Amino acid sequence: MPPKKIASEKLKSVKPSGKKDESFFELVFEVARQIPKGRVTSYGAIAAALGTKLSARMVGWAMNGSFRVRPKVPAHRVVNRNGMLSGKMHFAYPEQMQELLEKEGVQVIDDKVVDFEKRFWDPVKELGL
DNA sequence: ACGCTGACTATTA
DNA sequence: CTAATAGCCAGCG
Repeated sequence: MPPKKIASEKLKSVKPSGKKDESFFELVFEVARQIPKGRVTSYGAIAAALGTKLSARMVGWAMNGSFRVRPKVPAHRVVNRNGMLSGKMHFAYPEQMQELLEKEGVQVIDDKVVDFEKRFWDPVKELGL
């Protein structure tokens, strides 16, 4: 079955020139793009960087739209607080997320990031917020 | 327009 | 230790 497209997203993907979209999603995308290669972060960390750590869920939801945004957002570098690839099932293929991480030097075993605490990249700290 | 769901997290039992 | 619950906010039916 072909991927189900969300009409709303399609319309939003096209933004008029001169109009800056400062939606919560855009902020998430920006932070996510700052994640260095070989590093990972958590939804809560990004949410905290935006000042809405209580809305970690929205970060995950925003990632859902990351694929339609250009440049592409490394959503595979964003995992949950436990270091588990909770969002792998939302990729084109569940194995894609792990594959990308391993390709960047991040070991992934049993859908979990190895040495997650070491690989953890804190946007709040790195961005100096 | 109302209600449910969800790629999370922290707290309580 | 693990399991269940509440809080958060935007999108879809």
